[in-house]
Formats: sequence, structure tokens, C-alpha cells
Amino acid sequence: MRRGLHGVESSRPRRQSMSERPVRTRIAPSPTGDPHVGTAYMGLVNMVHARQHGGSFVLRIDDTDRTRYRHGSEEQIFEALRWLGLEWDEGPDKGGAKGPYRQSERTAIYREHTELLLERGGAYRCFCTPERLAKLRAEQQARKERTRYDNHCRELDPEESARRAAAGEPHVVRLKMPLEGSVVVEDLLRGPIELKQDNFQDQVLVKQDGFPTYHMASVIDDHLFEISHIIRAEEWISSAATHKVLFEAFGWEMPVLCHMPLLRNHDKSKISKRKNPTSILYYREAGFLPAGLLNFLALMGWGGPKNPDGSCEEIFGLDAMLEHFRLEEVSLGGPVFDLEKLRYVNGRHLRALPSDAYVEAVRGYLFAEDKLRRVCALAQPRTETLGEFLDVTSFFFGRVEHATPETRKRPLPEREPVAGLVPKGRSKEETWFALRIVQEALDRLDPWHHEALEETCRALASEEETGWKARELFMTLRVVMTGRTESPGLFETMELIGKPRGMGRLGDAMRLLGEPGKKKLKKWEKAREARRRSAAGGGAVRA
RNA sequence: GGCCCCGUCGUCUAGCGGUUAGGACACAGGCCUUUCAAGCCUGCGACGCGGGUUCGAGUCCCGUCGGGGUCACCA
Repeated sequence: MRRGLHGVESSRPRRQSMSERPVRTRIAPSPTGDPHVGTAYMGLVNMVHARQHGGSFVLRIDDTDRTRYRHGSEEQIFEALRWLGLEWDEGPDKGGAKGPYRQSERTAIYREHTELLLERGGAYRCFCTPERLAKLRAEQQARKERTRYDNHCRELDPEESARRAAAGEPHVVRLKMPLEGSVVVEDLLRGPIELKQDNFQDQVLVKQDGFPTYHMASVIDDHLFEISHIIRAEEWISSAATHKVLFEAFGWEMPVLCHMPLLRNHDKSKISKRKNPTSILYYREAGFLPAGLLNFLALMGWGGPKNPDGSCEEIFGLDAMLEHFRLEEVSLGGPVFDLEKLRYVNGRHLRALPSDAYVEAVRGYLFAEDKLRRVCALAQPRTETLGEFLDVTSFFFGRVEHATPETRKRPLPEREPVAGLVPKGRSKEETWFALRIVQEALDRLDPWHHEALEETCRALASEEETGWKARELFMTLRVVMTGRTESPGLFETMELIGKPRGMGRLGDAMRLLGEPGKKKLKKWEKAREARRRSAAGGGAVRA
């Protein structure tokens, strides 16, 4: 492979200009959901690369999409990264010379730069209405053309444009992409990548609500934060042309680009929560060690420090990674995120712990004061001897198995669900669909409180949602959460189990039941849509 | 579908023109042990395919196939 060559040789010509420039890297997660293992992966690589070069690692919060913002998500990102030991040098909560580090607090900066870009002629206002755009799209689709903006407003007279904007006419701002030719971006791992003009379009830089899109905010911030290396996931490659054009439109130096391979599901698709637990917090709650998860993540694309015999040492800590990791050596095949291997790696770290540290780890994991108190509150009314404590509460501490003991060693499709997971008269498939609806609703739920849980779940036990009776749904949910048909109050129990583990168990149960085929899924989506419509049309009052 | 990226055991990877293609997970067998883990040993198992270049290609080039990503007023 030619990776080494590109890493070393292709960066040599610009080493002079780079040498003046301290290494600064960043991650820019958006607070739209649970802190993602992909964020941890990119955080690790970015932090390691920065530290190796005596540089800084910046955390920026990418919250320019107000519609997708989820309350509490930002705090969880901090918490998750800190738990992993991926500490940043500058960020929203600890400041830094270039702040603010939350994009929603930088709107004035973006506005200024929008004006600047407009003046420089790199961008233009677009007054096209959503209706016109929809129509355009429909026409293009009918003609089987690629759907893209037709640059209708690109040549609008600047004065007229300014006048209409001043008059308050709604508009977006678009980037002038090259009308022909191609844009070549240099990737640290892949060398030059030529992106062709035919699939460019004049990207929206500023939305009608005045907020910048990712492209705009990210380029401005990367420049202003003096980011030297943009190390991000492979899915961004096709946007790289837009970014390069933007940097050039501003007249700014382009940082070094490095696109890391994407973490994958077992079927090689991009890692997703449907097919894998993706929340960092899930791994914490499941009892993985930061060192274990970090070690495993480091193995995605890298072999580990070399042994004298030429093989790689697979079990190592952050210190060894800091010493031996080379960004230029990352391999490009999309690594499958394999839970089995993660467990093994974590096991090695766990067993290597000094016994005192192990005791502390268990204490913190199982018997944190606050947790113990809350579990006891639920256990006390239900026990006659202390010996029964674990009988009543084990699912707060241990793992939950949804498959019957006889089948639990078999491959997933052959396992049989424990009693109660699939109610009498329902099929595995129906149960999967019901749980899918629950999953969607609970995923959005914040805070994860028993009252909110109950309210949400009750609403789902309805004709227009699952079509299930509360009894059925709640029992299934109880078994999902506890692996048993009897437990303390379902919603108190769920609250205490917590969102990461609760959602994890939901996912586990769904994986056991088996995801229906694509056709069935489609059919089901349609039926569900129809149910909702008829419920709405029937005058049902819904919140 | 257009464009782009990628392609070594089922999985994670080493390899950087000359290797019996190495290690790890998983799996199978064995040793150890009262048992189970752990540990140790052994086994199974890969360069997608086809052309070139070369004395010699997993390594370089081209094609092909396969996988993935992306085509938003989301990031």
C-alpha cells in the first residue's frame, strides 16, 4: 500500500509552511443524541495526534441545527469523553483563547464572514422558495436527472440582491462552486482525490433561519481556531471539495485533511445503533473499562506497537499509543466493530488491574452510594431476608439474558426468547415492530424519569401506535429490561437501570427477535403511517 | 444511478518486490486444575478475479468484480 508514501512525501513540499504552524486538532460533535463511539474514535485519534506533536486538541460543539438539538446531549458528550480520559485543551466548558467553542454562540462571527464572502463574490443570496425548489426537484426527477439546484440566483445583480435582503425577503446564502472541471483535495492517507464538477452543487452556507450549515461554520471555525489537521471520518470525503472551495473563497490556508475509515457493523455498513450499541455511555454502564475501549478503538485501523519479532502488541495503554501510533500508518479498510474482540481486549485490561484497583472498579460500578440507596428503596418492600436481595434486584447489577438458557449459546437466529418477551398470541416479528416504536420514542426521551417513561409508554400502547394493550406492552418491556416477568414497578425500574443500559437492553432484545426483512419493514412503515393518519383524521386528540 | 473511497483468514491486523504470508479474536482439540474461568500448546483458516510490469508480485500499473460512503436550508 502507498499510505506511507503519501504521508511522508506528499507533505514534504509544504513542510516549510507547516513547520510554522503548531499542530491543532479538533472534534466537533453535535449534541443531537447519545455520545457516539465514532466520536470517541475520532477523539482518540485527534487527541493522540495533537499530543504527539506538542499541539492542542480542541472540542467544539456543533449545534447549528436547532431542530435536531437534544437537551442534555452536550453534557453527556463531555461526560463520555472525560470518562474515557480524552481530555481536551480548549472547549466550551473550559474556555481557551479562540472561543467561544459552541457554534450557536458564534453567530455574529458567521454573519460577519457571510458578509465578507458575499463581498468577495464567493457566495450569493438565493431567494428561491421551497416551493420552487420542490418543483425543480420533481421536474428533474421526472426527467431522471440528478436533483440539484439550478443556480437560478447565482447571477443575480448584487445590488438587487442586497436590496431584497434589506427589505427582509427570506433567503439562503449559497457557495459558488466551480462550473466546470474538478477540485483536487489532498488526503494524508490517500493522496490526491479528484472530485468532479458534475456532482457539485451550490451548497447552502447560511440557512433561512440565519444559522450557518455545517460546511460554513466548520470552515470558518477551523480557520479561526487555527486547526492544522482535520482528522475526521471518511463519510466527509465528498464534502471536501466544498470545504476546499470555501477555504479558497476566503483566501485561507487549507488544513491538512485526513479521512479515517468508518467503523462498521458486522454487515460492513456504517456503524449504526440499529445493529450495534453505539452510545459510549452504554459501554460504561455495561462495565467496560476506559482503557479497554480505548485500546480496542486504537486497533481499528492500526496494529498496535511493534514487538521485536515483528508482530504487533495488541494490548496496550494510551501511553504506548502516544509513543508508537502513527497517523500516516492507519489502514484504510473499514474495520468491523466486533463486540467479541472488545470483550477480550477489555478482559485483558481488567485482569491486569492490581487487586485493589479491581476492588475499587467493582465498588464504583456496582455499589456507588447513590445507586445502592435507590436500589435498596425498591428492594426493601420486597424482601423478607437479606438473602433475597439479589433475587429481587440482580438486573440492576448484572447482565440481562433474553434468550432461554438452553438456546443462549446458539447463534442469534436460533435462540429462543425467554417467557414473556413475546406475549401470547403475538409473533416475534410483531414484538420487534412494537419494540421499534418504543425504541424510537424512548430514544428521544430526556430526562429519563419514571413519570416521563410511563407517560410515553402508555401513549404507545394505543391503536395508532403499536396497536398493543398496555398489559402486553408493559410485560414485554418488563422482560426486555429485567429478563423476568416479575419486578418492581416497571418505570421506576427503568429509571434506575438508566437510559444507556435500558436502550442497550432494548436493542439486545430486538436483535434476538431478529430484524424483519426490508420488504416487511417497508410494508410495516406504510401501515403505521396509515394508522396514524386515520387516528388523526378520526378527530383523536393527540399531543 | 452519478461521483468518491476501500479490498490479506469469519473478524481486527502485520506485510511496504524475494516470507513455509506473521500475530490476535472467534472456533475445534489438548495440557493444567476438584470444577469453571484464566494461562499454555496444537489445529482450522486469507492475499476477490483477470491481465500486464518484473528474473520474481499480497506488495507497482490497468481492467473487472465486490463492499462502503455520499449526493439536504443534517451533521
